Parts: sequence; C-alpha cells; structure tokens
Amino acid sequence: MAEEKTDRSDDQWAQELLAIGGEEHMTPKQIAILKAAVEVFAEKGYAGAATSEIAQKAGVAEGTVFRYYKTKKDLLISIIGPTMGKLLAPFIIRNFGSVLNSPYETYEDFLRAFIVNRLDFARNNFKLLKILVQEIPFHPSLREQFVENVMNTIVEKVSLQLERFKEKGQIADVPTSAAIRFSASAALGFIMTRLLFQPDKDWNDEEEVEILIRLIMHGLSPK
Amino acid sequence: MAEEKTDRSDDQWAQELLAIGGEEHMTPKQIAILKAAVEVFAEKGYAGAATSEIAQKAGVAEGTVFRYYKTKKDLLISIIGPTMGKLLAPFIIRNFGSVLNSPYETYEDFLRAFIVNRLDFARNNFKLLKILVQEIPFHPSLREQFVENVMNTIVEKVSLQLERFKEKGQIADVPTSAAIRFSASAALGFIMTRLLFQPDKDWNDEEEVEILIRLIMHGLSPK
Amino acid sequence: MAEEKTDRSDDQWAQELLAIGGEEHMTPKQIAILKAAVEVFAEKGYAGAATSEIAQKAGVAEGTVFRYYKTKKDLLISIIGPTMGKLLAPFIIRNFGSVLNSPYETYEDFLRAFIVNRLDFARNNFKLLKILVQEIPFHPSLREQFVENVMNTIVEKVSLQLERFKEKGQIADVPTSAAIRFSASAALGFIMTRLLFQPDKDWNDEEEVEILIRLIMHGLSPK
Amino acid sequence: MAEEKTDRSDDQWAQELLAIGGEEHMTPKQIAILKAAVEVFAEKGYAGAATSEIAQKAGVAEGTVFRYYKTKKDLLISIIGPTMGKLLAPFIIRNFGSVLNSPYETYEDFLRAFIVNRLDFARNNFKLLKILVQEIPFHPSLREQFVENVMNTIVEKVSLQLERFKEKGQIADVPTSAAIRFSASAALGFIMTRLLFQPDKDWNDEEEVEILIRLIMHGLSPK
DNA sequence: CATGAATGAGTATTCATTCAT
DNA sequence: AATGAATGAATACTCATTCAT
Repeated sequence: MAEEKTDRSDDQWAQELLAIGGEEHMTPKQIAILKAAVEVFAEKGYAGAATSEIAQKAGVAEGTVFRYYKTKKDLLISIIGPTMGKLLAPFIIRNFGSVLNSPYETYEDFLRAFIVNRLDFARNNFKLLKILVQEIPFHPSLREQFVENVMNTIVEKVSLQLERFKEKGQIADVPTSAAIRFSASAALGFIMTRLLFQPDKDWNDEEEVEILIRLIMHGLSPK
Repeated sequence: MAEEKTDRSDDQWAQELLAIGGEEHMTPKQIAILKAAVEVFAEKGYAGAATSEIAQKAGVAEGTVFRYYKTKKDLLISIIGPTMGKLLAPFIIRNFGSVLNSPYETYEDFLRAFIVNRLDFARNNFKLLKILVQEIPFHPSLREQFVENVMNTIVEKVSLQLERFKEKGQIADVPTSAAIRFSASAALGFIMTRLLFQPDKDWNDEEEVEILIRLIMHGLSPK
Repeated sequence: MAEEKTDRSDDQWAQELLAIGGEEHMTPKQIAILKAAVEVFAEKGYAGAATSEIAQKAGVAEGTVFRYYKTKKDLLISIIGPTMGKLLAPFIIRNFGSVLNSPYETYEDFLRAFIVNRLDFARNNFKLLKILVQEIPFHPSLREQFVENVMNTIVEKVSLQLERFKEKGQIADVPTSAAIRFSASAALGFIMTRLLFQPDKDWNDEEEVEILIRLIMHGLSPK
Repeated sequence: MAEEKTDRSDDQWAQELLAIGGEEHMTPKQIAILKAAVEVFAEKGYAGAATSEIAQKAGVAEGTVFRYYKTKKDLLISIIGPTMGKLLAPFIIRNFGSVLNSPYETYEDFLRAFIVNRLDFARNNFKLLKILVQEIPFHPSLREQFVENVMNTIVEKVSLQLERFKEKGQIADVPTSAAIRFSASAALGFIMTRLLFQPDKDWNDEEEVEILIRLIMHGLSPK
C-alpha cells in the first residue's frame, strides 16, 4: 500500500516505479532509465521524446537504454502497463472476493474512500498518469487494453456495490451505468482540476471532498 | 448554427473547417490540406504526424502544404485557434449582453441547453476537439490561451448565471466554483463516454441527457 | 562616359545596368528584375539568393523572372558578363587604335588616369563588382572568360604602354609582367581598402592617389 | 613550423587540418570529414555545398557529419577559425615581445621573410585560404573577427616595425598606413597571381620575390 | 554488462522551375 | 505579357537502433 501515503515529495513516484517494475530484478541503471523516461515522456510526449535525452538524464549511454528495452515503444509500454494495473489496486485489494466482504456500509463511505484514495494515488503518480492519458489516444493496443482491463473491471466491480446500495434504498433508481459515470466524472473532474488545472491554488482537500460528495449524493437541488 | 445539426456523417467537420478557416477565400487545395491535417493530427498527434503524409492524404505536393502554412505549427494553430473560438460560441451568442437577457428561467433549462448544444458540437467536431485536447499539454502557449480565453470566459459567464439561480433559491448554497466544476464534470464525462469510450453503443441521447440532468440537479440520493 | 562622374548616390549603378543590358530593348520590369538581382546577389551570394526574393524586390511575379531569364544562372551571367566588359571600357575607349594614339606622355599620367577612373567606376558599380569577385571562383566558365578576356586584354594593352615608357627610359628595366602586376596590385589594394574595408573612414582621395602614385613610381626608398 | 616546408602535394593541407583541429583527439572519421568539407567548401562555397556531398566524399554516413559538427556552420567555423589564427602565426612567433626583439635589421629583410613565409603558408593552405576569402563577405561575424583580430593585429605589429625603420631613415616619410597597404597589396598581388590566376606558369619564385622587393623598395623609377 | 560511435531512413522546409490562366 | 499556384527534388538536421569494443 505504498501509494496510500500522503505528503510525498513531487517525484516519489520513483518508489512506484520500483513496485511497478517488479521490484527485485532491476539494476540501478534500469531504474534510472525508467525514471528518466517517465520524466521525458511526461514533458514531451512519446513521439516528442528522444531516447538520447532519456539516456542522458538517466546518466547511462545511449545503447544501455536498448539493452533493457528493446525498443522505445517497449519502454513506453513498460511504464504504462503497470500504471494501468495500479489503477485497479484498491478494488482488487479492498473488494477482493465477494461483495459481501465489502467494508463499506453506505455508498457515501465507499465514494469517500475511493476519492481520497485515488486522489492520493494521482498525486503520487502524477507523471505516470499524465503519460497514460496522453498516449492512450495514439496507441490502439493501449486503448483496448485500457478499456477492457481497467474500465470494464472498475465498472463491473463498482456495479456490484452500487446495486447493493440501490437495493438497500440508499441511492436513487437510475441506470447503474449512468450512476457510475456520474460519480466517476464528478470525482475525476475534481481530481484533475485539483492536480492539473489549478495545482497552485490553496486547496482545502478535506472540505472539497465533502462538498463533492454532498453534490454527488444530493445534487444541486436545495433541500 | 452549422454545428447545431445532428446526424452528420463522420467527417462532416469539413464544413466546420470551412467556417473555421474564414470561409470564402480558401482554395480547394487548402481545404484538402486542412482536412488531411485534421485527420492525421487526430490519429497520430502533432509530433507523430508527418507533413508528407498530410500532403499525400490531401493529394498535393509536399511543397504545397508550406505554400499555405509556413510551418507545421502554423498548420496546427490554424486548426486549434478557431476551434477554441467555436467552443465559446453558444455563450457569446446566447448570453450576449447581461445576465438579465438570459433566456433561461431555471438552471435546469440552462444545463439542458448547454449539454445538448455542446454534445452536438462535439459530435460534429470530434476530431478537432481530439486534437485540441491532445496537444494542449505540449504547447504552453496553447494552454495559456485556452485557460485564459476559453476556461475563464466560460467560468465567468456561468458564474453569473449560477449565482442568479442561487439567489432565486433554485440551487443549493455550495461554492460557485465547486458547482460549476461539478456540473461541467458530469456533462463532460457523459460527452466523452458517449463519443470517445463507447461510441458504438446504442445510445438514447435524449433519455441519457434527462438522467444526467436529474443526477446533477438531485444527486444520487433518493427522494 | 556615364561611369566617369563622381558624387553618385549609392545605387546609381542602376544607370550602369541600363547601359549594361543593351539599353533600348529592356522593359521596366526587366530593369527592375536586374536591379533586384544585383542587390540580392551582392548581399547573399548567388547560391544564397532566392529567385522569389528577387521577384519580390523587383515587384514582379515569380514567374516573370523566368520569362526574361530562362534560369537563375542566366540572370547571374547577364549581370556578370557586361560588368566584365565594362572593366575594359577605358582601355578600349582611350587607347583605341595604336599605342601611338595614346594621350599619355608619362607612365605616371597613365597611372593617375587609370586609378582615378577605375576608382570612380568601382564606386559607382560597387555591387556589380562585388558579385563579380564573389562568384568567379565558383563558376569555371566565368573564370576562364575573365582570365582570357579581361585580364589578358588588360595585360596586353598595358604592356604596350609600359614598354613604350620603358624605351623612353621613364621606368626601370623590370619584367613587364611584374611591373604591371605591381602597379595593378598597388592600385587595387588602395581601391579595395577605400571601398570595401574602410568605406567609412574620412578619405582625402586626391592626396591618397598622389601618395600611391609616388609609391608606385619611387617605392619606399627615401629620396 | 610545419607550414614552412615547400614542395607539398596538392592537398597536404591535410596535415594543417590536423594541427588546426587541436591535433590529438581527432578520430580518422572526423579528419576525413574536415578534409572533405574543405574540399567541397572550396569548390562550391559554403552555401552551395551539400552536407550530403561532404559525407559521401568523407566516406561516412550523413548523420556522422552532424555527430562531430552540430551544424553546417559549425563545420565552416571549425575550418575558418583556426585558419585565421594561423595567419597570425609568424608575427606572434617571430616578433614575440617588443619591437626591440625584432630579428630584422632592415625593412627589406622583414619584407623578404614575410613574403617568403606567407607565400609558403598560402601554398600549403590554399584551399583553407580560399574558403576564408570566399566566405568572409557573407558572414558578418567572420568579417568582424577577421578585421578585429587578424587585420588589426597585423597592422599594429607591422606599424611598429615600419616606424622603427622610418626613424632609422631606411624608408621614405609616407603615412604608415599607406606604406603598409602598399607593401601588403604588392605582396598579396604577387601571391594571388602566383597561386590563383596563373598557378601553372613556370615560376622562378626566388627571382620573382627579389623583383617584387626591389619594386616595393625602389618603385618603378630607374636608378 | 556497458559503451558510444556509426548509421541511414525519416523530417520539416526551401526553392528553381513550370504552366494553365 | 504576366501571373502565381503548384511542384518535387534537394537540403540540413534528427533519432531510434545496431554493434564492435
């Protein structure tokens, strides 16, 4: 649960990278390459990034990059792949097994946990996510993988939860897909505004999250 | 109001391009180049697009591309610039002048008009918007322009409306910025799912919009 | 004797061009093209000059340049050719016919007339000469033409004069070729310093010419 | 004193290049590139030279040229820069320190040493000098550098010598600048005729130099 | 393992020249 | 005669990839 912690310095995603890479069998040079690649891909995009710059930033020779990653695309994939996996982590961990094991009593609790957790993850993996979002449109295989593995998995797992809460009468009787989309959009909109569009604003995260949850749960209509 | 129509074939954005380019004084070749550029930029991204491919797809010689657009970046800007402008169109047109002139009695009406109108625009300008979204991270000048001109304008205009409705007691007393973000996120989430992630699903747009508006207005809580 | 006058404004070589071009059968556009070509060739060199810039500076369409001069090289040659011819003008005019007709009593008089006249010519045709000097190394045909027509002609004509003066005992008994080279070098060195290296210095031309002639005639040895 | 030797084959300037380039740390390929560049620049001029031709003539791939010289202009500068420096060599070496250290008793001796030495240098560095002379008009920075560093240095150093000889009554009382110009013009005129205009003539260099010196010292007047 | 020199296909851009109007 | 749109070969330069050391 390394990514759960807060108060990380900006590029603490280095730790994520180790986890992502499969931990043990990575040499310091390989780690340096991955770190440099994340940096450069995030800044210039895959097509605009030069492997020579990555090598230089990693402090290795140009050829060394290709010793670890046969092609430039391999390097991209070995960054994006694990990042996609990590997006699923909280669901796999927390909801492992059946719905019955779910620790959440209300949808509100579930939402709160989800938003706080993923905001934290996004904060700590900002550059990785930036690459993910930037490159998915240009690599059909990545897109497929993303839709199939990530989106479908999330939708499926959350659907189970949502329907449980619906049955309990905790939430309104709207199509599950619309409800998920609505929740996820509102949450993502906040996370992206928070980290991407206005990162320098003086945010009170806890308060904002509560407002967000209130809006999702009660909408804009007055009591 | 060219972008208001529905049921366009996939690349009917060609018409948009004509309007975007300043209409009358464009030669067929220039139009072909713009169309080809939109196609290729959307598919491969600016950095990954080859001017030679654009020329080939446009059916002109490589040199011809540069007769009309001095640089590759000029070509990008002459696509993105007008697109940004068009994003503002409904606000400028419909809410011209003061808030008092607003034709909307309720926030719900306003929301509905906004979502329908922009969904339609997005449908007809899908590739243009894709380029816009994809390239903004890599061109600081574009980002600035976008934030300053587009986002600030929208936020400002919508703020006025929202506060008017808040005064009327039509919507809850939440911070305006959070309310706007919430509304916009929900709307954008729908539009992107509709067009980007599941374009092939059999959507009933009118119904979906009504559900979406209901969710925004009442949230997920049961009556 | 148009080129004999002094006090010309900087680009009075326009008149030269008319004379050079064969005068009568040139349209205003052709003249404009030639003038523009001289300007651009002098500034950027033949290889670095763009015909489009020449056309623009001449105020004509790009195609028009090629109506008058089939190729870019034609344009260069039609500038350089006549300029080479003009270099010979004073000899052909003044020494027309036999040596006996020569109007000069002493080599000193001849030198003085030559230097003053050619300095004036150089002043009024500065750009033309610049082109000549710059391009001759790169166009073997031009070089041949220059050596054969210009240099040999000058050497031959001056040889006759020089030998006459040598017979008269007016000048020392050195090989004619060395004497010519010596005189021409000293004169050219002054002209180039005067116009090319230090054009802004406050020159007293008459005095300088007298010193130069004294040096050529008497060398550096003290009286 | 590498450049002092005579009887070099045509492109023995290769040795110069090694010295010019900083000697030791040049790979064979880099040397080949420099040699090819000198060849092509001399023949076609900087603007008319194609890097592809340089690469081909050097027997390396196009990319290799740019490994060693980031731009085409870098390549030019790395040829011209050291050549300019070498022009000053004899003054720096021979007249190091003050005028008092000068090894020459008479201006004639000084002239003779200068002409012989520089003729030899020009012979061995013909193409390098050709490039220098050809490109100076088109590169303002080169011109400045040349005037400031080379010309001014030479003029200054020679002025000191000349004035010393003038005081001794060895040479006439003409303005120093005119005397230098006169000497240099006569010498350069000979060197250029010797190497550029009539390289194939059967020259007796020693005799020619003596005549030249006599002309500079005593002019054309008979004894 | 690691290097970095070498490669050559690929890129954006320029420009002399042509030709339909 | 004059135009200027169109061309496409040529140009300087980049970069992912290979390979001998």
